[in-house]
Amino acid sequence: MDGETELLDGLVQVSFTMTAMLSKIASAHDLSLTQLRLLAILRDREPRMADLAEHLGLDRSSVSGLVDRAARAGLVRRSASKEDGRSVRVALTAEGMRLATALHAEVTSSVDPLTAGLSAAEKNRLAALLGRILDRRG
Amino acid sequence: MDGETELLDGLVQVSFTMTAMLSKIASAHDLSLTQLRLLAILRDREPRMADLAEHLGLDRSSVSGLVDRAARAGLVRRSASKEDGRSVRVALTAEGMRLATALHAEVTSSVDPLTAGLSAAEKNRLAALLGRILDRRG
DNA sequence: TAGACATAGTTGGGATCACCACCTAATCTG
DNA sequence: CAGATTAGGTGGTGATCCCAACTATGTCTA
Repeated sequence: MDGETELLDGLVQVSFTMTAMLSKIASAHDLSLTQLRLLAILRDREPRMADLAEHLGLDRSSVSGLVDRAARAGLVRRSASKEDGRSVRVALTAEGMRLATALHAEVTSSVDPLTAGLSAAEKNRLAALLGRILDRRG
Repeated sequence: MDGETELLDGLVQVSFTMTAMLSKIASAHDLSLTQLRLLAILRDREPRMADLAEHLGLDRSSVSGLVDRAARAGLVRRSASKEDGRSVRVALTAEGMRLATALHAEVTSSVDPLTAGLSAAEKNRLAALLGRILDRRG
């Protein structure tokens, strides 16, 4: 297998592995992967619906339903924007924040074993290379 | 941000980036990401339903429906196993193989730009580090 | 070897998810 | 102020995925 193919496969396989891990953690808390992503985003932001759609790569109508379900579960709260009467800000409730923090901890401890075989220097190198890739997204 | 956090975030972000790319390619061909994965797996295998479920991390009943829809679209074919009367083998049709090949080419040319900023040596290093991570899956 | 158990896959029911097309309300623009 | 734009929500459809239950085949054991 040539180097290019190996890299492509590595990226794809790691992505599926990560996705599977995150999905598993999410479903252990009766959440979908998308709900988990939503909570993670809201940990340090109070975006508008359109921002969420942009960030998640979803249609706005998809985000409506997503936030509906999260709100029904008591995890997030909609609040009207002061500046724009059409706009809505989404924020975590106290319970949502607790859950988001717990999920983050679980993600960390699930992913750690994957990278445990790498030295500190290798971890830094890998993080740097991944960063270079992410810079290319556009 | 510490090195560990940076690595975790890099892995997560790269995963979502890859997933978004693959989903986009899939939907351009009226496929879901899962259908794309199915075709990719079948490029060099004729697994049983249970093998597919294992590989995709899905319930067997989910794979039943997945293969149903792919078969209805003329992309895959079920065939009875010789050895085990309960078992079913899944294989690509000629059309499925054409599509799988085309999809693979599209994935390659979509991902290439991401890694274009890396030297050949860096690509090898990245592929090796990702490989080390994948070895840890268990 | 007959009966019990296990395995492969399917079916049906329910929730989520994601899209599209369309709708309302608020805001901006000419 | 009239018309276009923007933010978000609705309703409908199909895919996805799970679980529980089921059929049919295969295996094992008493």
